[in-house]
Amino acid sequence: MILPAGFYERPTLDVAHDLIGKVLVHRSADGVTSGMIVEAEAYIGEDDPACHAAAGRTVRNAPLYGPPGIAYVYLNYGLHDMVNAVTEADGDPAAILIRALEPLDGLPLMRKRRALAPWRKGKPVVPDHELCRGPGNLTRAMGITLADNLRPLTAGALTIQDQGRVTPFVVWDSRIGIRVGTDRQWRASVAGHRSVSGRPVRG
DNA sequence: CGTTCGATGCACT
DNA sequence: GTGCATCGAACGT
Repeated sequence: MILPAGFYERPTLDVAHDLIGKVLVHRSADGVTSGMIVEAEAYIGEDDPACHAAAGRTVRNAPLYGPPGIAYVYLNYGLHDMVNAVTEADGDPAAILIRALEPLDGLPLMRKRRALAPWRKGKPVVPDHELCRGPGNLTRAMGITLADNLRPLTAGALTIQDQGRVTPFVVWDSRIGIRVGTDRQWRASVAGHRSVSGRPVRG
């Protein structure tokens, strides 16, 4: 079942929690790829210094202010497309960055796309559990680009689905890779999952 | 184990 | 001109 717009029109932290275990599906001319979301980060409102809406509305961050259930895709560091799910009510800037997936369908296509990534210098082989590990890697593997910006996640080529999986146990910690707003524990992930980015929490 | 750095493009000031 | 919600290799300790 494809998650309806109402799923996203809720408090962003609730949505982030509930996205863990759901499945991101992309249908392209090259084939279908999908993966279970195992890591996601919330960016909430103009008061969140790490949210793109922190400095107010601009051309780039306009999708954040759009209706819940659409995709916000932007280019970072000149080579990485980042995909977010827009949340909260229309006009309320908030979104969830999808940071990692456990690959499910279309692994050969993912391998092919990853091998073409400009930041993979010589190394042709990517282990399966690393295909969608990290926000830049997963968009590359899934074939998600700026062309998907503003697309609805509730129908069409790019959707998020409930495929009946039991929601994994979710842990919260600090968001990764940002210079401000690291005090907020708004990164949800499946503890110990091999496809989660960053350094594993050592025990 | 840790830190540094190049690749690469565009919105923003 | 500056600074990224990154990736992965190349170093240093």
